[in-house]
Amino acid sequence: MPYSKEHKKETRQKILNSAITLFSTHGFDQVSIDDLMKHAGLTRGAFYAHFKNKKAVYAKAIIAGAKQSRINQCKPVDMTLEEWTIDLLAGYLSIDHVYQHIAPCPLAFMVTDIANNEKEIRATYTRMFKLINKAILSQLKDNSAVSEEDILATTAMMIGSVAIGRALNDETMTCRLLDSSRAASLKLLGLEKGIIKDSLIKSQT
Amino acid sequence: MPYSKEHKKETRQKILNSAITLFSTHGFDQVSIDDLMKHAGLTRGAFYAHFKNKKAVYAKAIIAGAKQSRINQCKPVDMTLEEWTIDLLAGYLSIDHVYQHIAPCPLAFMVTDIANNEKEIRATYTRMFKLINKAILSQLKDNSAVSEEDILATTAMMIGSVAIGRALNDETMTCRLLDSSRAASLKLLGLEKGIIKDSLIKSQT
DNA sequence: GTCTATAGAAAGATAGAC
DNA sequence: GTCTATCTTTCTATAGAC
Repeated sequence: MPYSKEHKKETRQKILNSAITLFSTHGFDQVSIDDLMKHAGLTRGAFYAHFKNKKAVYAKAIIAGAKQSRINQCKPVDMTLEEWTIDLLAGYLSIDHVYQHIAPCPLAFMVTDIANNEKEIRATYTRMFKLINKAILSQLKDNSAVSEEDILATTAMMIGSVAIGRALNDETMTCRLLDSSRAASLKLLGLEKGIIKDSLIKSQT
Repeated sequence: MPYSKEHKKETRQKILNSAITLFSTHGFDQVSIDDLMKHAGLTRGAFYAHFKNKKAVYAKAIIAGAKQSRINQCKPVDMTLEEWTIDLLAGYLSIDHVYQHIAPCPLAFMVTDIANNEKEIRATYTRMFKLINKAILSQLKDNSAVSEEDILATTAMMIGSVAIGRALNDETMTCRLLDSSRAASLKLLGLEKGIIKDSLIKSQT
């Protein structure tokens, strides 16, 4: 056995990372297993040593992608609730996110692709959507002015804005949408004062 | 010439209606031209007498679908602004819409599918998104408390909620999302009093 | 305008060598 | 575990009959 267990794990992760990137940008049908494996630096045949089929790797990509999404980040202890919320919104509702210069959130990038898919895939989406809402709720629950419903509406707006921003062909409009959504999120979450307008901040590439 | 001009127009419309339904529910790649034409009661070969190719009918479906979407309806003269807004939200943010018992809005149903598509398709989406925001703005502009940004954020939340609701595999959660989104929309548009909780109202089928 | 037949390309999944 | 080769199915688009 010339391949170690560690090597297999690493290869699997490489495939999974390629899956997040490619499925997010092109959708389930537009990514062939050949594309996926080439992106991971391997060939077609090796795929089936790691995943049962295409649907399986797609489902795993949703989970892995959502867990590493900006919308699922924990609050550092040295940050106030308000700072954390503003940071979350600035990161998620940014041009960098829409144009995929930071890790794409599958909840936004793949929402329709998943809606058109079968029950099991939608169950995975449901699990991750509940997870992120619960995570945000657990952070904000000390703020008695914010209800669970407000958070639900806010995450829908965040996810919707990123999804729409990607569909738009007009960067100015996308920026306006992100800015508006950021301001409205703060309003819904009862943090109106800290409005920031920085969807244009680019990461240094 | 055994076929009249009127007949061709009707056939084209039949294909277009099938396109809205099928592309909304299954996405671009999952609908073959054969599926589309069978749904319209015809066969493959006849397709090319009406549209240049698959992309062309997809683009036309976005336009036709957005124009007949609930989000693009005019206010009847005998309705107050508040009544109209509540009616719009109740219709758009309903289980009936998510489960496609009323005409599906392509801006929500196809958002990711379009984002993954080419420039020209995204330009069509952009045009329709601007159109509906402008239409809502023109209705609500008398209400000085509402800004263009508020409307942008609200439409993003509406579209996002329908898109997410479709991806969820849990009807209770979808209802909660729609209810939350409806309440938050009224809040953003400055109409908090009229909150209604009727995402469960089914059309009589 | 609509039909059937078909050319040509692409992709999912398996088989077997190393 | 990874590779190449291949089987099989599916789909877009065209050709030509009616």
